[in-house]
Amino acid sequence: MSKNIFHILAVDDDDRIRDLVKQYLEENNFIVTTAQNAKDAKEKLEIIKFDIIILDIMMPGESGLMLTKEVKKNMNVPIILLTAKGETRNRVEGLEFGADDYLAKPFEPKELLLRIKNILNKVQKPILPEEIHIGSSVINLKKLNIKRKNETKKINPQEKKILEKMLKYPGKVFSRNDIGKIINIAKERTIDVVITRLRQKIEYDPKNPKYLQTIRGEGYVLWIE
Amino acid sequence: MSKNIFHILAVDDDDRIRDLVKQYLEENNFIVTTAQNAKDAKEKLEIIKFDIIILDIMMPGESGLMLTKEVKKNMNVPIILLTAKGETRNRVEGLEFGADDYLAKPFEPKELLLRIKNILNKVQKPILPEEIHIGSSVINLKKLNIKRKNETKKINPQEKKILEKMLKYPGKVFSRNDIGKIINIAKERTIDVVITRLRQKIEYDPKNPKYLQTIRGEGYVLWIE
DNA sequence: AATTTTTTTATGGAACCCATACCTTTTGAT
DNA sequence: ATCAAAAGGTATGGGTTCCATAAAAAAATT
Repeated sequence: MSKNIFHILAVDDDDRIRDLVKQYLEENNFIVTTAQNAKDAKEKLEIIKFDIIILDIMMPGESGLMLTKEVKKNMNVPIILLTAKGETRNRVEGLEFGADDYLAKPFEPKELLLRIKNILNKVQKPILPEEIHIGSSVINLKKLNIKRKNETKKINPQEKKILEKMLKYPGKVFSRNDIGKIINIAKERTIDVVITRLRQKIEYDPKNPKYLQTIRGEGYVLWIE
Repeated sequence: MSKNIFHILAVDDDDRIRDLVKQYLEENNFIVTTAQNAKDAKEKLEIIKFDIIILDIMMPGESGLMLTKEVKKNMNVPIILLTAKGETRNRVEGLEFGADDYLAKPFEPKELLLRIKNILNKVQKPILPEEIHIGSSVINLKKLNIKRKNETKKINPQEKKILEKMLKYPGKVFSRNDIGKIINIAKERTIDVVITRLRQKIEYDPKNPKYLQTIRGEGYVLWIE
């Protein structure tokens, strides 16, 4: 795994909690940035790429909820909500908006750390939806198939691995080297072949690929759109 | 609801957790009996009828797993497993043996309570309906038969066990190893054969299975829908 | 003992993986 | 604009692993 320093944004209007979180997490080798309110948080979100946001939902105004909503819509950074003490899972607003976990106040820092780690583990494998639509194809990585019209084609293990990776980063160019690492192949021509076959399964017109495209001299990209 | 006092058996070798669970659940009007190990638990199970067992899977020896297996075979009391912290649903061994839920350590007592209530609600209505429709087949696990058109085929004991488990987790991939544990078989080829015969009974076109599918290199899945 | 169920084994075949050869397209130098 | 070189596409084939299943033996039930 390439990255192992994580940057966390802690948003809370209560100084004590902000400081507590900051200190504890820094002791545990995270980089922590704090924000006092939603506005402050948004500004920082525009500048820095965070790995996790810890957000007190009970800040003045409905700003906590709104922020959750916005973040999930625009950038999809994992969010842990800090909630009032009575709240149970079913009650926590904000989970609807896509928050990843919650923690009722008062909490033990250790508990927070645990949830952070939990999420970071999941983040490795961002959760892909069961069905991914690409053009007129529907990719189902669990059922290992791709449907187009009435045809259903199977996805083999190699293809699965590649799709998983590329679907996680649509628009990112994968060099042959990158792909080689994913499926453990060295020869360039071989990788071409694998891509070709994938195209047969995804594209409407494999000769003029619309989604799984070649970037000459660089590699391949997958566009979902 | 006829019964409204429930008796819970908490099995854990860790005193602190045992006491925590006992105290918390008693505060919430359950009767709680504790056991330190599988042997202890089994003795108590012979004397008392419990409504739920809470079982630490990580006790010395594989005793936790074995206990799950035995309980499910002989008396089918709902079981909640306490698992190591990393475990995700797909990873938790023991669910194959029929455990009803699991909770990763460390857990909040409140969360445990929630799951207990959850299970007690379900217990009323048997988890699997009497008749399960799969494609044009109707599986009746009580009458031990499968009907298609005018044909009625018998389900044998092995097949029943497999169906019960797989029907509980449709879409979950069961490795041959998993299935082996369910019906107590080691040889892979043997399991193939069992699956093949199950297909004959479930599928419209057993050679092109639609519901009981092979995942090459991984195992088998059952899709209901 | 008869029947059903379970297990083993052997065999064929499917799916997969990798590489290569040959072809087409793109690029850039002239 | 032409042409050679570079880059990419793909049909094909062989090796390999993995799986399905028939057939029959063994075990368990009735």
